[in-house]
Amino acid sequence: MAEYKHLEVEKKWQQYWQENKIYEVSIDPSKPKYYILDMFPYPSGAGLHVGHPLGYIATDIISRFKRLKGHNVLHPMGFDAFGLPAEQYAIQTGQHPAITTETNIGRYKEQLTNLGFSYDWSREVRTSEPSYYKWTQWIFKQLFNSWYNKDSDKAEHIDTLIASFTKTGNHSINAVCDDDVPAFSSADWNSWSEEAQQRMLLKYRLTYIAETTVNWCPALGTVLSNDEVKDGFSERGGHPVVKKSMAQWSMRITAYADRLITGLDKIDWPEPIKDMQRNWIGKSYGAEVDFAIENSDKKIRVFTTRIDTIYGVSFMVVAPEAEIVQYLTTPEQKQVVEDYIAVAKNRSERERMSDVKTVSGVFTGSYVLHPFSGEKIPVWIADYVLAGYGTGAVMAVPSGDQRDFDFAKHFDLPIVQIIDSQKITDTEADATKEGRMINSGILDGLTPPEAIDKAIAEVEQKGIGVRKVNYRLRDAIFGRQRYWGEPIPVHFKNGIPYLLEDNELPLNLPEVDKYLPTEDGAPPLGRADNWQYKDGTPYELTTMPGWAGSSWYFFRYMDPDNDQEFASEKALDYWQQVDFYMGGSEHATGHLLYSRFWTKFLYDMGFIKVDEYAKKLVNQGMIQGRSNFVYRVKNENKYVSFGLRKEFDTYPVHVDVNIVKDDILDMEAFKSFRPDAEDAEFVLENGKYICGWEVEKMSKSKYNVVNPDDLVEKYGADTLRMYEMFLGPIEQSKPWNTNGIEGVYKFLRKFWTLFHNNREDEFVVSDEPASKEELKILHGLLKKIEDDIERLSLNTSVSNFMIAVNELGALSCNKRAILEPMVITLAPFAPHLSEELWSLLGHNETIFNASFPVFDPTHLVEDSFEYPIMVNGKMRAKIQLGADLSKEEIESQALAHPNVQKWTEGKPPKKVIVVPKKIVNVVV
RNA sequence: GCGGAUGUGGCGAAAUUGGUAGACGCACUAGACUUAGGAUCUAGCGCCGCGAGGCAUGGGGGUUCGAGUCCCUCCAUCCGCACCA
Repeated sequence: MAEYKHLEVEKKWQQYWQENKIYEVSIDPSKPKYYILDMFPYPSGAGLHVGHPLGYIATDIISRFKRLKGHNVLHPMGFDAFGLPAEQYAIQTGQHPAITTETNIGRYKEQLTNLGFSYDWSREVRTSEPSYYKWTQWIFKQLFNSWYNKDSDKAEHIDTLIASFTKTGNHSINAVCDDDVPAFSSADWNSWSEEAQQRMLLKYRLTYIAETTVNWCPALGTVLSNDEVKDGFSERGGHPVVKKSMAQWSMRITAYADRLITGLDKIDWPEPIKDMQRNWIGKSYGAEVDFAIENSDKKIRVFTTRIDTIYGVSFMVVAPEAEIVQYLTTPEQKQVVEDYIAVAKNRSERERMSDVKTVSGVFTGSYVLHPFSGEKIPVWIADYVLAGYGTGAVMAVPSGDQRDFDFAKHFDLPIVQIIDSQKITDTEADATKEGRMINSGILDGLTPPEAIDKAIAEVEQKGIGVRKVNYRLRDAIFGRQRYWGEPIPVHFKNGIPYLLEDNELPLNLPEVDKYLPTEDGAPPLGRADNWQYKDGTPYELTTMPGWAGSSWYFFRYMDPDNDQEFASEKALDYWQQVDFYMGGSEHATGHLLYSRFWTKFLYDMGFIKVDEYAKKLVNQGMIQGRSNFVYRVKNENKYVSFGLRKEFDTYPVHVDVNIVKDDILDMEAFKSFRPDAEDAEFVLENGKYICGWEVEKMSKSKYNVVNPDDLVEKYGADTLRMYEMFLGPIEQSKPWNTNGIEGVYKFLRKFWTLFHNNREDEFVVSDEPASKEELKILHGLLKKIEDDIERLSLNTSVSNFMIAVNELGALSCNKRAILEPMVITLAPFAPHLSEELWSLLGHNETIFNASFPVFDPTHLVEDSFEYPIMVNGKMRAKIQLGADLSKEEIESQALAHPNVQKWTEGKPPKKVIVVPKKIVNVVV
């Protein structure tokens, strides 16, 4: 009997696509463009598991659908090829990371090809290729050559800043820059040496070197950005991370903090992602106020969002790392303060965080004076105050802030109620904003919001404070003490960085003997011979972080081979921005934020015309592992089936999910999986060994990795693709479960047999016109499929296919009139299968560029409405109505229908919507 | 603690604007065909009940002729942020 040979068919068509460059696209102004993008993968050594392609399958379906709707679809793929695993493998084995990366990419491409994706591989990019990172370096140069002008609210070329300095100094400049910039005049500027001028400019550049507290990971020997640290451990590898002060390259992303928030309003991204970004940026409105230190000309500046509570301040707290500490500490307190700071320094970030509840701190011996009341207020040091946020000092209001409250209780400091409605208990402060101010001098009787305005006006008038917006977002650390990354295109003269010329790019990654730091602790690039500029000055030793290359790759796909520009104006104008971006939500505060930052920068500088790169973003859910277990009896070579395990003293043992089907263990395979089970005894239920299961992360050690290659081999790519869609909503996370894949496989065979002779492997199609019933099935399907795909309900569209094919199968329908639109409809799901059929029809030329109006079924009037009415005595019916009839006419037409009666029970429906042409359909 | 999401049969799940809850698939049951098979086909399949019928979308309450869907409240699970002043 003839059957569908998926392996032959798929291989044949993949070859055909490749040879005929079917999926290569070029600029075509006659068609609307559609740019649909997947997050490019890091090619790890483990290859793709069954979870990775989920998003790729969805975007491939939409790509094919859009092509059939007449769009010119850009659907590229590439590799985020710089990364830590290849470097660590290199450290262990000495193998150059480029070789490892090349091998892994080869494997990835093979797997992706087997899955039948319609990528334009001619546009592939790899971030580790010099022809690509040349342009990453070029963008770095642009950032270095720019400053952020708050007045125009955009980045500008550094020359405009130099021009101002030369003419008027920095008095009229309103820039985002380092905190320690002094005021200077044009005379000052012009008198400075070249070196001094460069040092000053560095404080303004959008990428700059500054002494900053960084996340240092000793195990990895490198710094990490905030988003690469999770709970005090490195995201990759899970090594402890400590704070350390170092001179570092940074990117002034904080300049864009506000625009990164407001920009979210105009893009169609999932609300959780937007919230995470807003949270991460952490904008808060408040004020900064100076508290003068008693018997000193110094002062402590604090940031507060609740300046209304200023009369409730009963002490001040300064972070242990704050510079001001040295001026505050009195001789008597010197020892305890130094001890406390030493302890705080040695505590890792992790310890500090896990120890949130312990209250600790020391008194400095100094007092400040309350700016309004002039009262003496003691100054303490405590590590609950973070050096990195605000000014590193807080005014403590124990009545309104829980942390201040706990501190006050612990050290027996006064707690003053300042709002009449405050309910302060023995253990809890009350942060209310309701009520009226009390015990608050000039603020008495005001509501807190009024008090905020009045207090700010007061401090501004006194010149001791200012209204201030604060952000949680920090500048992004840009240098990594690693080998496998983009070299930073600068060289140093007298410690000042100078850029390489454009024609000196790319600055290629040099060869090194080992991928480890040098003996004196310099990064691996310190091992390279002649790592210096042509004039003999040294190059930078750190490389760029992983997010550099991925922050602009979506533009490179538009014009990947261009060696004059990162992409031509023509390509950028045509493709504009990504219309549909699919990827994981784990990149919310990393890649997805950094690339918005770079996009806005490139926009400011006029290189691109969009300031958001992705119109719509969808997060595919994560596929988790579904581990299987067998239950071994303690101290015996005996395994008990799941249902009986409680009758014995057992413990669960992971078993390879690939030797378990429908939770039934293949006992023979198990014996070779665990050789020591060769002579094991199995306690069965109903003659079967049933395994238990649990949802865990997919990983080799849990034996729950399902390899897509095996499934493609067994069932074909089409089956796997459809099954992954069938699994559930695309956005939802779910455990992988191969149970049920047979159902999809059966469906595809059924479809194939509709048009193939049962006895011989022969394609048979009838030229008879389709019957009314057959057409109804077809058009119903077309309508549903279009709706399903457009609202991204790919799981139901698979179901709808199955239903239609089953119905047609029941009618033994093999008509050409059905087949052609079916094939187009089916194409997004079963590219190999359907295109095979299509070619047999002799249309293989057209399918790939076709624009058929098949998705416009005209038998239903658009904008139809429902009119609730009784049908068959039940209180429910939908009547779909056309336009231009009165309510009475509609009703009489409806009532003319044999099954429809007038509404009689209860109140009439509230919603009586009547309008359009005529009654087109009564749905019972 | 703050923010977000999810909760429907034995399982994955459908239900597009409030209108026959459980489509489709898996698993299961019975039957047919068969060289007895992990193939194919047919039928059944939420729960209780012989039945008529009753009860069912995490729990409780509300709006409505009508609620999985809208509102209030509680519970559970998952994710993100977390001493951010």
